[in-house]
Amino acid sequence: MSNRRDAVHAILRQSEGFRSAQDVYAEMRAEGAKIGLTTVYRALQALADTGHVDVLRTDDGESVYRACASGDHHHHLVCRRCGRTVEVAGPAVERWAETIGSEHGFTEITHTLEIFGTCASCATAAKPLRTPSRA
Amino acid sequence: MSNRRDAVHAILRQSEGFRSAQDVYAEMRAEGAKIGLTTVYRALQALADTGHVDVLRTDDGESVYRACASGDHHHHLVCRRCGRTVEVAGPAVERWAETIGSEHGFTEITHTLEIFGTCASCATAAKPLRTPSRA
DNA sequence: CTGATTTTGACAACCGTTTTCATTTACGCG
DNA sequence: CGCGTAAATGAAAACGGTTGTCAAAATCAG
Repeated sequence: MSNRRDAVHAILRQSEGFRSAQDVYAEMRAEGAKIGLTTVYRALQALADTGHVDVLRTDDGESVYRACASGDHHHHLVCRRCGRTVEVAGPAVERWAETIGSEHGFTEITHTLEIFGTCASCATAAKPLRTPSRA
Repeated sequence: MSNRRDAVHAILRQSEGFRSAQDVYAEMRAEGAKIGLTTVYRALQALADTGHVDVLRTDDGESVYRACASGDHHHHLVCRRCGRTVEVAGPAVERWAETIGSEHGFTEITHTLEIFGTCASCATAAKPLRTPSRA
């Protein structure tokens, strides 16, 4: 029944970072899985709804998904080059957001926070900015 | 030349919160302005590029724009009901993000952070959750 | 086995955004 | 002032990710 959903979940578990729906779909097809794009979308939504995966939007409006270790509230430190992701927690930030909101009379406060950077591997591996092709 | 861009900027300045491109376009047309949707998009992009307006993505992937008072790095406390927005700064959070990134070997660290809530006016004004229509 | 129910996926519809391209407008110069 | 070139404009088409449609397939109950 939810065989496909599990399959989708599995792909996400194998991945180091966030993956797009189309991305997951492509990989599954490449592996020979018989699945439709529609079903991948549905599976991802279902997984997101049940909190089994985290979702976030890229700058160009694409939804990307990730199977996270922790079900608790946390944020992400994402390598903008390879997509590798580290889960981070910041209790102080949570409190800060809550406080700021209250101070301005806001209630039911939530927040979104993501940190982007270039991870160590990518920083050493690819430094095409120095010596571009200067013989 | 950049007459249209100024007009778009003006609309944004009049607004309390973030507005979508289509939204701005609709208002300008309603006011009788002769402008095309394409130009509104171009104007918004230009304004965003030059840092005159802030951009963020809504949950459903729409880009929304706002003319912000400060050109410095800051975040937003947004009312999820009426869209009213307060600019907030959190030096501690900036440092925290930077630190977290470094600790994990990441460089060129940036971050995104938005706080959402229900503002005081909206909280008192609309409480349709109680007595929905229970005669 | 048979009929009802759910899941699936090919395909079309959607929607915000971007591109294309012909037209218009603005500007510099003779 | 007139003309040519360059920039700006906008209608319409293209695009890309996502969602809806609906009939076929798989699953389940009796």
